[in-house]
Amino acid sequence: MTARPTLERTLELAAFVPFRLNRLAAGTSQYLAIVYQERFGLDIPQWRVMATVGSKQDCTAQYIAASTRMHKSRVSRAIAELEARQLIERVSSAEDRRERQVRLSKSGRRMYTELVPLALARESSLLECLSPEQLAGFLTGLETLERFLQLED
Amino acid sequence: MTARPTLERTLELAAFVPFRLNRLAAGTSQYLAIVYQERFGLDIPQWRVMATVGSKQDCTAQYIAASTRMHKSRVSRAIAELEARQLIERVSSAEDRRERQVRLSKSGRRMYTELVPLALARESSLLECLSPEQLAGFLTGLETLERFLQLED
DNA sequence: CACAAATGGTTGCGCTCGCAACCTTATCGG
DNA sequence: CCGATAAGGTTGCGAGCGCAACCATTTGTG
Repeated sequence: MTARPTLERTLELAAFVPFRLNRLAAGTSQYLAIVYQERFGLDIPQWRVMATVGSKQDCTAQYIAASTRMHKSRVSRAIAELEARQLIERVSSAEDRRERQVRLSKSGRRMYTELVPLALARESSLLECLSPEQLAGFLTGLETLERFLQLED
Repeated sequence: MTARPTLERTLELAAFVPFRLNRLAAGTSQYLAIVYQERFGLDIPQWRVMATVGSKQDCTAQYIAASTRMHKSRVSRAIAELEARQLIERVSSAEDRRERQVRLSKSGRRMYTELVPLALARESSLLECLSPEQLAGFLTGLETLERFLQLED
């Protein structure tokens, strides 16, 4: 690495990767918010639940918490709100009456089919600022970091 | 892009870059927390203020807010706590008596000189999971995204 | 010079979240 | 079969944060 000798005495936050990653994540969230927030009135936890339930019907809150890496209380509240808006339904599981299967309702699925293409288009529109080689390089690094930090499911 | 046709009907959160970036940022913060939290009892806003003031003495809360991208109220409270712990000092500016210059105190500077090498080492230890080419590619993409989202100072 | 608008910074308020305690149901061990 | 422990999910509570209102001071304008 060229820019950083072994013993540096000052730290420039603007060049500090962990800070930059947090800033980028916040910026990206904001960039995306327009599709799920303004248009559909979802906040981030709700959007994540919708996305998860949409691609895996009849899953449990447990599963959603694990795959979104949200705390189970956060998931619980998001589910409750979505259920109140009748976007999802819950049915008690027969074989284990502690858990409840979550699925999209009719109107929930309608929202989902409208939401997904917009979200994906927004992601594409973000990533299009990168050249194909840049994108490939960025994603490779991202994957390696995820593996290193054990962030995958 | 190979993996994603134009009209996708489902969205896999685990493959959705904005989600992955948020997850990575959270993981990175956690990875770093050990140096500033456990060891020095700083939370993230306090750590950012320390880092900023350490590299630019006699700056204002305004400046810290802008360069850390934190809300001014968050900065204000972080500064108040650091001042209570006597890690920083504030002096009213002569030419504009609304603002106050922030600087590290003696013990603040002592903490800073101890903290910075640890933080940088932790960053390095994270980035070492990437090969030099991966790192270069990742940083290039990161820069482009930052520019696109106008996240730079 | 006076008054309006802007700026640096602080603070009350409401919201969100994580933690931990809790309830209910299931599983394990004797 | 019963009691202890665990697991799925909910909720009260406290901490942290953003918003907006506010105070003090400065700058702009007639």
